[in-house]
Amino acid sequence: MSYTLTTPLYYVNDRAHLGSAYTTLACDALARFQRLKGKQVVFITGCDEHGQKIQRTAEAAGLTPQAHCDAVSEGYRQLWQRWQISNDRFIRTTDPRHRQLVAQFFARVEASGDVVEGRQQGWYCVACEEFKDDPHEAQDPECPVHRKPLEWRDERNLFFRLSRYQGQIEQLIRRPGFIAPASRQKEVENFVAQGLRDFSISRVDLPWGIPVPGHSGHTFYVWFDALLGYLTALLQTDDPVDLELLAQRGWPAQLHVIGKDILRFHAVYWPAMLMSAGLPLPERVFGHGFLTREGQKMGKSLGNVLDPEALLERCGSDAVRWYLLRDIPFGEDGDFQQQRFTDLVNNDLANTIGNLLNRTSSMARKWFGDAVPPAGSARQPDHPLAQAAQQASDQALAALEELNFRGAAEALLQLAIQANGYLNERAPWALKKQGDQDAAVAADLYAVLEACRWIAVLLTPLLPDLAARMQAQLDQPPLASFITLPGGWGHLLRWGLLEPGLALPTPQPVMQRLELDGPL
RNA sequence: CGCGGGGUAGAGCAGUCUGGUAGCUCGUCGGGCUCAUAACCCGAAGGUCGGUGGUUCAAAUCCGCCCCCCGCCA
Repeated sequence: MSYTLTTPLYYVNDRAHLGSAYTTLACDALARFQRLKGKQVVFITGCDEHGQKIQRTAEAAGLTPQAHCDAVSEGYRQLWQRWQISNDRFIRTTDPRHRQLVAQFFARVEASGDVVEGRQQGWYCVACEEFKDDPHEAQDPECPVHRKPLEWRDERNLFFRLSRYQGQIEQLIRRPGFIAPASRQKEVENFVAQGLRDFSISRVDLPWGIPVPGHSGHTFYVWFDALLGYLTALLQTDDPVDLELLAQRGWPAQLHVIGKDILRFHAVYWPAMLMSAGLPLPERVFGHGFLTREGQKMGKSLGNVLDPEALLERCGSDAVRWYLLRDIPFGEDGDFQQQRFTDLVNNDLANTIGNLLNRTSSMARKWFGDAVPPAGSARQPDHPLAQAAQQASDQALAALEELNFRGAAEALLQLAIQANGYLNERAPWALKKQGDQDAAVAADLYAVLEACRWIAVLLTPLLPDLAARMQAQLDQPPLASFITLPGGWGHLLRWGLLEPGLALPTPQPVMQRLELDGPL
């Protein structure tokens, strides 16, 4: 059972921003979830490094394009390492093998009769790497997205005959689940309904790109080559570059996770290209929303960009992962609010979950010889917390299956809330003072500790670090989600697995409260 | 113009398909507890569910019109 999922290949025009981190974090959670289910995961990320924009950025910095790409993509690679992203591959489109794969792919598309030469005249935005239709009538047209002047181009380019795939694409995007969330489907349907036009797949006089075989002077349009990076990424180190091999290496992908801005490329252009090359199509394209900050768009001009590196440095990955996955409905736009960020991290993670483990472990150690107390009747599956745990687990798993991180987070949080409530209701500290109630105290503490174990397990795909710290406090081995868990994690989600008598280490807060002394 | 998404307590959201006393998390206020990370538990305040007209015994939920925000087309 294999599961291939991808982030976009990030464009190396600039360093990583919070948006890329958000996408990557979400994919990481999914990849971990799938591995915990026992799936063989290929989690792909990487960088897209060609195009005129890169060339110009490099020139402006006094670097060769290659040197620029090396530096920026290395930055991405390191950033993901620091975030402990569990990607299995990191593909760069400047990889020599990618060049070979693109050539092979192009040969197939050409053989299908889908490449034609055509003249393209129009206003071009280098930042978008796109021709713009009819940009008003103005003297000096601007790109509406980038607010930069457009350049007049008159080129003979190669075109991909997208128009031939009108019917097949219409059929594809109507398929339930192909475009997710469903709310984005109609947007694409409308676009396709206007009629698909052939699009150019080459540029002339642009040295920083992959040369088009048999068409000297042409290099591939950056999008054409970038999308193919998903395929190259699947090849293993010693594999020959051969499209035929991909079926054994995890193609088609189960899921492309992207920002909503590039949905069209992934849900329309990309499938058509694959059809032309005779390759199977990805199962799902998920376009998530954008993040704003305190209600405003993040942008350099506003100077309010949140740097993922600084964020990690100051707050730690658990905090940021939790906030992004727990509070922002995946798929919708979201707003990063610092107050809410610290509120949620401190309440959910430090107080509700962390303190629950801490207080329970303390009592167990104090009264039961630094060990997990005898379970007594608390090991029975009809214990109220056993039922709560089962329910939380069912909900969390179902939610993760639907990429509903928020639902999963809420489910496990509910379990922690119920366990806290149970403690207050049972008041073991009061029972203990009665002197003859030790068995009841032991059972109560056991049940809560076992609930904590469940919380740690369920937390693993979302916050692997915090989960591991919780496991350590319960004398449990950490649950590896970097690699496939043979047989899946189902056997861990059974009530009563925590062994009475296990030594409990000195309680240490598993989650520090965030005390930010200024704006991020 | 058109198309899509959205407008529900101070904030973020659920509920709308399958009408029936408006719910969750955070924040605020009051109480409880003292095992614990100034933590945990309980309770309260706070909403004319964007507006308006209609259908209905009954509408956040169904229908019509309008307003506002975001996005696509650009």
